[in-house]
Amino acid sequence: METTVADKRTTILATTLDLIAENGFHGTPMSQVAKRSGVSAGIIYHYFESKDDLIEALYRDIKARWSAAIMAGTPEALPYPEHLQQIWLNAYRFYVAHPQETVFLEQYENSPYPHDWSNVAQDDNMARLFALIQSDIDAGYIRALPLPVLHELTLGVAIGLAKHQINGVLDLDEAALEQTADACRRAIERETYD
Amino acid sequence: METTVADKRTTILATTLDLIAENGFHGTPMSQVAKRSGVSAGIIYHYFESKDDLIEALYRDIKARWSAAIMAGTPEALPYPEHLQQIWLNAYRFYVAHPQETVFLEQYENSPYPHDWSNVAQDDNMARLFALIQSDIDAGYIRALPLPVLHELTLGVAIGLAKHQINGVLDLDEAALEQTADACRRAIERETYD
Amino acid sequence: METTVADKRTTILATTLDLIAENGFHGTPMSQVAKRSGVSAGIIYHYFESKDDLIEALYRDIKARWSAAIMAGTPEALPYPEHLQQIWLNAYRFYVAHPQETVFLEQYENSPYPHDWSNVAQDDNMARLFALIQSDIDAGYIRALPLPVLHELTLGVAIGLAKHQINGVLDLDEAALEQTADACRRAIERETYD
Amino acid sequence: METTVADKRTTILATTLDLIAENGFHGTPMSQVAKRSGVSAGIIYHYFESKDDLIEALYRDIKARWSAAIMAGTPEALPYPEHLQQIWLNAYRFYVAHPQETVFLEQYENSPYPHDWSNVAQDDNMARLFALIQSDIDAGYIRALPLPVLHELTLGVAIGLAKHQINGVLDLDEAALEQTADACRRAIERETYD
DNA sequence: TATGAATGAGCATTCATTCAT
DNA sequence: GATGAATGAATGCTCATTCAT
Repeated sequence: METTVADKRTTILATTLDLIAENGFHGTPMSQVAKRSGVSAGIIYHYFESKDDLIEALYRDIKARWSAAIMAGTPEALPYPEHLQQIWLNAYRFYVAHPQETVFLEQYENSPYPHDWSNVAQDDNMARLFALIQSDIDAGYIRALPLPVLHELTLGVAIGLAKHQINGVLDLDEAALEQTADACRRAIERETYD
Repeated sequence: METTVADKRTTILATTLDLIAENGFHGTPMSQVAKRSGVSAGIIYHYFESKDDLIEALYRDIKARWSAAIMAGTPEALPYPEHLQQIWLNAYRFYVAHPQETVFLEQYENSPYPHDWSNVAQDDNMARLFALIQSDIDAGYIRALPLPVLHELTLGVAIGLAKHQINGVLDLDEAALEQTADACRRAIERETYD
Repeated sequence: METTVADKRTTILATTLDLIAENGFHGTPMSQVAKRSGVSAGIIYHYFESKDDLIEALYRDIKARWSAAIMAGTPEALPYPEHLQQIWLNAYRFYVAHPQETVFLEQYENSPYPHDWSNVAQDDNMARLFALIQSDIDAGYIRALPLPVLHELTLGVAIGLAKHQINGVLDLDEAALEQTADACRRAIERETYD
Repeated sequence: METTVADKRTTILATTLDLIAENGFHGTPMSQVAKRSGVSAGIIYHYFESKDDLIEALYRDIKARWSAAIMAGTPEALPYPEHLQQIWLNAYRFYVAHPQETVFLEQYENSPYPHDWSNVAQDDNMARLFALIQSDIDAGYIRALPLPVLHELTLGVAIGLAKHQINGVLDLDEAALEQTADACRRAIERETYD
C-alpha cells in the first residue's frame, strides 16, 4: 500500500507540528522535518513554497480543526446558557487533548510572524460562533462588550488554563471545570437587575 | 562623561528589548544588539554569558518591573474589592504603556525556552499579591479556586486585552475598562447568596 | 494535430535559447525549460543526454544557422572586394537580427565549458568561407595573415559592433555600416604599393 | 609577520580570480574560495557583501589595473601614430600577460550579470584615453567614427587576438604583432587623399 | 575593560537527474 | 514516448561565540 500524495503532505505537516511543539520554529530545521517524515529534504518544497509557507499552512490547518472542534455538537441547538457552556468546554477540551496544537498556536500567535487573518475570518465555524454570540447579545443575555473582550473573558481563559494543565501545574476535575466555565459565563452575562 | 558599567549593561538590555519586540528572538542577532547599543560584540559576553542568558536576564528585569507596577499604590491599604480593581488596572496599564515589554513577555513565555520560575516566586511584590489574594479567599470575598485559575480570570484577561489594544484592534475607554475590570471581579467573586 | 518529435526537440532548443539569452546558463534550470516548453522535465532527457548536451546541441544549431547566413547569396559569385563586403554585412545583420543567438554565442564561447571545435570545422559553409579567403590571399588581394587575425579584424569586429547595437549604445545607419565594413577590408587588404 | 587586513582582502580577490578563470562563476563555490585563500567561509562576508559583490569588486579591480596598463608610458607624449601603436600594444600585452584577467573580463562582460558602467567611466586613465582619441579625431588623423566602432576596430581586436593566443591557437611574433597593430591603425585612419 | 576580525557549524533552498507509472 | 514526484548533494549565507590585541 503506497503513501499517497495527500498522505505525504499530511505527514510533513504532522511531523512539523511534532517538532515545533517541542523545539520551536527555529529549533526545527527543514532537514529534521524531512528525516522524521521519511522523505527527502527537497520534496518538502514541492508541497510548500518555503519554511514560512509550511508553518503558515500548519497554522491554517490547526485553526480549522480547532474551529470545527469548538463548534462540534451544534451548540446552536442548545438554549442559553448551555450553548456557551458547551463551546467553552469544547475549546478547553480541544486544547488539553491537543497539547502540541495548543503550544504551536500560542507560539505562532505571539511570534513576530506576519499573520494573515483573512482565512480565519472566512471560516464557517467561526461565522457560526460570531452569529451565536451576536444573537445572545441581541437577546440581552450577555453584555454588549467588544468581541475581543468577550473572547478574552471566555475562550482566552480556556486556553490560558489549558496551558497550565499541559504544563502540569494545574489539574481541574470535571466539577472545577464546570465551575470555571460558569465563572466565564458570569463575567460576560448581563446582570438581571442591570 | 563616560558611560558607566551599569549604564552599558542597561543599554544592552534596552536595545535587546527593542530588537526582540520588533523582530523576535531569532530575528535579533547579537551583532545587531552590539551595533545598536554602540558597543562591541565581544563586550556583551562580559555582561551576559550567552544570548540565552541575556534574554533570561531581560525577562527577569521586565518581570520585576511588572510586579512592582501592578503592586504600586499599596493596594493592601484599600478595602475589597477596590484593591483588586486597582491591581487589575495597574496590570492593564502597565501592558498598554509598555508594548515592547508585553510583546517580549508573551513571546518568551510561549517559547520553548526553558523557563526558570524560581525567581518569579521569590519576588517580594508577587509575595504581597499572593498574600492579598489569600486573605480575600479567607475572608470569603473570592472563590477558593486554584491560583492559576484566578490568574487567568483576572490578569490573564488583562494581558490578552492589552495585546489587542497594542495591535490596534481594540480601544477601551475608561468606562469600558472599569466595566471589564468589574467583569473580572465578578468572575472570581463568591456570590453572596451562594 | 500533434506536436511531432522534431517539433518537440526544436521547441526545447528554442525555449532554452530564450531563457539562456535572458538569464544565462546557470539562471536557466531544466525545470523552467520544461515548463516553458510545455513538456515534462523527464522528456528532455530523451532528446538530450544532459543539460550540457542540450547547450552544446543548441550551440551547434546556432552555429550552423550562422554559417549559412553569412554565406548566403553565394558570395563566391561576386568579385573582390564585393564578396568580402557581402559576407561581413551578412554576419553583422545576422547578429543584429538574432540578438538572442548572439548573446548565447558570446556567453558560450567565453564560458569555461569545454568546447568541441571539430563540428565547426566540418561545416560546409565554413569550408566555403575558408576557401574564399585563401583564394583572396593567393590572388594577392589580402594579406597573408593567420586566419584568427583575419577573423578578428573582420567578423570579430562585426560581432563586437552588433553587441553594442543590441545593447542600444550604438546605432549605425546604412552608410556608417558600409563605411565600417570598408574599414575592416582596409585592415586586411594588401596595399597596392606594398 | 602577520597578514594584514588589506592582504586578506587581496588574497581573497586573487584566489577568486584563479578559480573563476579556471572554473567559471558557477564552478567556483565560496567554500572553495575560502579554503584556497586559507580563510574561513564566514570571513569573506566581512569583506564582501555577497558572492556577486565579490565578483563585481574583482571586476573593478581588474578593470582599473587594465586601464593603468594600457595608458602606461604616457602615450600622450608620443606623436601620432606612435601613441596609438603604444596603447594597442600595451593592451595586447596586458591581455597576454594576464590570461586569467582576460578570461575573467570576457566572461563577466558576456554574462547576464547586471553591469555597472559608472565606475569605468570615472576612471582617470580611461578619461586620458578618450581625450587622446578625441584630439586625434580633431587633428584629422583618424576618422570621426562612433567611439564603440573605434574601440572594436582596435582594442576589441587586441583582446580577440589575445584570447586566441591564450588558447594556444595563435602565436604572433614581434613583427606580426606590429603588423597587426598597424592593420588596426589603417582601419581607423583617415586616408590622406580623402 | 573593550574591540571586532575570525571561526565554522548549521540552515534554507535549489536543481540536475532518475524512475515508477 | 511521456510524466512529474522524488532524491540528495551542493551552495550561499548567517550568527553565536572566541580571542589576540
